[in-house]
Amino acid sequence: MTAAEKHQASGTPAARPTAPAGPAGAAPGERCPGPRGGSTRRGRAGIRDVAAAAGVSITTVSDALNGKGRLPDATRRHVREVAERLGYRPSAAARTLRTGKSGLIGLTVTTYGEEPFTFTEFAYFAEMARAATSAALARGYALVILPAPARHSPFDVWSNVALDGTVVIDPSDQDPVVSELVRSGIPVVSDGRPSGALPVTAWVDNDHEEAVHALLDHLAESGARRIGLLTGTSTDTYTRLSTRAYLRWCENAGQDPVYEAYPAHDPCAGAVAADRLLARPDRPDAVYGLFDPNGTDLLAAARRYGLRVPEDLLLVCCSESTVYETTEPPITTLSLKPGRIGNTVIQLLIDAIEGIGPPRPVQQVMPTDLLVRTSSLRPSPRTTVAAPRRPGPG
Amino acid sequence: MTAAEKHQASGTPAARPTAPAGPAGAAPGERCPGPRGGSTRRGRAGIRDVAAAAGVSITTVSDALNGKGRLPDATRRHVREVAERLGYRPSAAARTLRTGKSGLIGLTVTTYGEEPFTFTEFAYFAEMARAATSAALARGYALVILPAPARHSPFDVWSNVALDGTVVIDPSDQDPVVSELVRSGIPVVSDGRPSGALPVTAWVDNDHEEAVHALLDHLAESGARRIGLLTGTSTDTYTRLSTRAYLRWCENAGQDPVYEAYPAHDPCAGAVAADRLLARPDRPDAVYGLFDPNGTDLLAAARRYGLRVPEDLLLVCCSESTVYETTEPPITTLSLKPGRIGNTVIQLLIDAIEGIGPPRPVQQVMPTDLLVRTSSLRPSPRTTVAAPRRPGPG
DNA sequence: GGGGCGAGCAGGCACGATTCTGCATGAGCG
DNA sequence: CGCTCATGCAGAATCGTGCCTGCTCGCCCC
Repeated sequence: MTAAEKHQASGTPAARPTAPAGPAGAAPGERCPGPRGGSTRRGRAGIRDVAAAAGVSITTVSDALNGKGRLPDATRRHVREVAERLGYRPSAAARTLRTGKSGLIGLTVTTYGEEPFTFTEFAYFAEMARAATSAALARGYALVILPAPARHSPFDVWSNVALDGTVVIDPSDQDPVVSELVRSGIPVVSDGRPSGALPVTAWVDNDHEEAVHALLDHLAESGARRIGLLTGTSTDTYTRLSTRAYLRWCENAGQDPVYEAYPAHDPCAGAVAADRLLARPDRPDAVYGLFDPNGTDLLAAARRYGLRVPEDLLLVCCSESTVYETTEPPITTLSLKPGRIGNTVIQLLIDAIEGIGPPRPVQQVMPTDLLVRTSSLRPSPRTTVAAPRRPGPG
Repeated sequence: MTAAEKHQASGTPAARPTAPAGPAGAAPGERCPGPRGGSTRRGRAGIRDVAAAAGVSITTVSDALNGKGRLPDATRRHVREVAERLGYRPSAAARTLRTGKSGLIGLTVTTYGEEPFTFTEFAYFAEMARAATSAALARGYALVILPAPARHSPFDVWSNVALDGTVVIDPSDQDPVVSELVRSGIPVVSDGRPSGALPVTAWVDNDHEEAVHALLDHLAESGARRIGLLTGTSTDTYTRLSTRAYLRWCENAGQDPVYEAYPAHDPCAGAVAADRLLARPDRPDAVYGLFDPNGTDLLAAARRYGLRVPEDLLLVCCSESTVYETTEPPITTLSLKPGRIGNTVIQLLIDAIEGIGPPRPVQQVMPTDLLVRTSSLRPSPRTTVAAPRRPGPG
């Protein structure tokens, strides 16, 4: 079917002859059946079909649908109506190619294994991703989940996606993809301070020092004399900052530090480290575990040593898991509020993409939330009143 | 011409003048600065720059990088080297426009509120999405998280993304986006049987009848005489199939059905329904809850009525949450194995996209997994042996 | 020695939309 | 009455890549 036949079928007479001459270098011989061939070869209606059916030019259709030009309302309505009738959907690929904006935001998290997400931070990641997705969708963007770019995948997915920006959770020291993206002019916002001189556009992180100090103060107020720490051997900023804050607090409080470090991505090592910590001659009477599974592991270790929680041992760990609401006893957790982080990261990133807001780089520090439960409240010996439970705000 | 000569030719700057004039309409007088203007306007190197630097044509560059044409290895290597040196990254948008394949797969879940995910199925969704992401990345695709298309978003994100296919979790009866996608020739695979005559390309679902029958058999073997059901008022296939299987099992077993239905997306109504079920005059001695929070709610209701679990009441619920490993007592759960579902859905979808595998439509039924814990094992009065725990295979 | 042949590679159209430029027309004003 | 300006819209360049077409050699064989 030729364009002329389509035009005939559209109902409008020969008012618009849709120039039979091709664009620039038309047919040298006669080998081209038509300048534009069958317009809707794969079944989808294109902008040309809408223009032909509405009896206007392509420009008018584009302007009418995007609200761009200066058109009378009658034309605008007419074009929209015809487009609707034909079921016209603009090609996202063509729009992206022309405008340079895809409406897509990459989301990636640095991993240690082969899975795309780390399991230890799973609850954190899930909530952060949920909030980020919501925030992005509310501003017209969609999130693309991408693998950590350590060893490039069989088909490098990264270069096959047109991204307007990227969110990196827990960026590693010398992430090659991040530096290349930034060099390409694509904004990158990280959740967590970038380790080295990684040139991110902005970053968001919790106030880890403040969180640890407040947490240790809380334990001390509950009667702790010697507070231990379960920390990691890796050099990421979360571990480093938290450990440093602990050491500084100990120095201020005049307490000798009591801590055990283990490779945080090894789920088995955590249980061993928890056991070691409680087996020490200078056994602490309160413990803070930096990682999600520490609460369960410490609770099990305490049972093995016959320690009651919270009577003999106060317990706090950093986790987003709801498991600690129902353990026996419920365990106090430090929540990093991943939802707020995810939302903030997306707002900063889209601001950078659209060139609004303060000049970059921006670094934003977010507060944490201590969810106090039974495990960190030493019951007063005289009262049998149930321990107060602070309801979470969210 | 040898590769060395080509390399020589690459040094001659006169080959490509790279017009110093601005892009299109810089000067009104001499309005045509050159046929292609400045080659790399935004800083990125294009395929033309690689061709010029390597002293070959664009076709040769494209063929060399994609392994398509018939080129000697020397040329191929030379082009790759030049491309690497210039930091050339092919434009994903242009490739998508030209080839019609974006390498992107949409992922959406039908929701009831404003959030992009339902919270009641949160653990299910998280695990399913994780597995789907892994599977897609392994085959060179990336996942895009998209909102449920009930009321179209402010800027309809769906039409702004070029998708090769879509995964729909829990499709609703007359999902308009699904039918439009299928009409456009884009494959759609659903997790969960499509409700009405929704024309999905394929679907994957659990064998809900078999799961419910096995689960009720297990409860009966543990000594249950009257098994109750906590079900939903909504008409989705999961609820419908599970309830029907329950009724059929009761008929076969000669037991009167005892069930309460409530709106499953209302978290408060679940607790009320659990309470109602245990307050009935024909109170069941075992309960199966179809939804994730039912276990916690039933446990709380049982405590209120002074019922011990499992001595007075056997409990099972369908959930992926790890919370039920640590409740007091641990609660037996029916796992739908969302990881396996997510992987299968992606395999079917990519097979459909790439046109391999059996002819569509395909429907695949997957087994479930009953994780037996203390709550469904009535301890034998003579023995004090600890209840056996069946380790999960994954 | 010339014609067929096949390897190697250049030219150029096409994908489908955005948008810049410019023409035609009617209204306003000196 | 003529000039200017605002308005409404058509034409065409362009985004960057893939691939189809065809040209040019060098080689082999009759």
